[in-house]
Amino acid sequence: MTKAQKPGFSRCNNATLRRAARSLGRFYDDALAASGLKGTQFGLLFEIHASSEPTMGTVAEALIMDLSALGHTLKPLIRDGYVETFADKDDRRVKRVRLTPRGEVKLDEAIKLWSGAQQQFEEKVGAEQAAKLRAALDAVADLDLEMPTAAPSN
Amino acid sequence: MTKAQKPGFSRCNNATLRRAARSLGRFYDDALAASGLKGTQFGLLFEIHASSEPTMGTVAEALIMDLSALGHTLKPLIRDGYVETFADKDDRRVKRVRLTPRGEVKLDEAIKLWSGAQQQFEEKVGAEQAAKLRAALDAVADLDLEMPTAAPSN
DNA sequence: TTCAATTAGTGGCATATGCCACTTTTGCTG
DNA sequence: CAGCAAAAGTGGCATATGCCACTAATTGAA
Repeated sequence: MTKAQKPGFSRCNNATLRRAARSLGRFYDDALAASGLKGTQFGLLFEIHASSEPTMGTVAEALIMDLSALGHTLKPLIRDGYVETFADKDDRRVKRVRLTPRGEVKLDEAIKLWSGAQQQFEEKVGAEQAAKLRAALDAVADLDLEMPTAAPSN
Repeated sequence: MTKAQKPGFSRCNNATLRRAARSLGRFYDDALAASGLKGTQFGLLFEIHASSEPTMGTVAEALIMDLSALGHTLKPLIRDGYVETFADKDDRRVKRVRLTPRGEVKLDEAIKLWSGAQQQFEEKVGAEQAAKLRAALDAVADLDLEMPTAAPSN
């Protein structure tokens, strides 16, 4: 069989993960649509809310997201007045982030919608199963994967 | 606790999934870097290769991807000469896709790189564990989730 | 046959993410 | 203290994805 069949490809962990992410992403996005927020934005607001005026770097690290990507993603949220940034008192290189009052309100609104999706999901999958899946995903996310760089000897 | 703590948010299945996807995505992207392909492009080439001149719709469905998104993602691959499209003989609305010879070569090249990443991953996670995770992800992707639309009564 | 409804894609617009080059601050060292 | 390396972000560029409005082809029904 020159042409590897589907099951062959479905062995790609990355592709499988992305596929599931697209699928689930749409579901959560739909659920949040009424709030005007995307799933990612909701997650970002939540993360910022949960932390105490975290620095950009801290947030990026928590979400395993590129720092510049975080910056880009934050822009529409700042533009819409949900988030604001301010310089750190001690280190002028550092920029901290926090929700505006408006952002807090929006987050509360979104959490209600999110709960619906979350509940739906857990109902279908089972709370325990879902917890296990999240644990597995966190484990994967935190794996210290690294391609054996050509010259690790240097 | 007004401010829900981390563990609270980490309960979001969607956020957890995306986070893992970003993390693993970078790993596979790094591994494929030498080929000039991103993980997504690799997956797309593979899917097309594995099918028999599939239609855009078929591919989009297989990857649970928006049809227009597929169109966009395909562009750079067409531009670089790895993929080509052609009209279906019987239904002129339908557009089919196939790899060009160059695309086949590039795919072979990429598969070698991909194997390295895949192996690394399975070594760390365990082949069985990985298979289980993929199965779980496929199950999630294929869930028939749907928010109880406001007016399902209509 | 004719026309409304459906199907398959396209293009535009907006967000999501990454990498790289560059700038500003710090921190460390001679 | 001069100066260089490291740290934290920013901006530009490119791909990844979605939704919506619109066009071209088909299909099905009157």
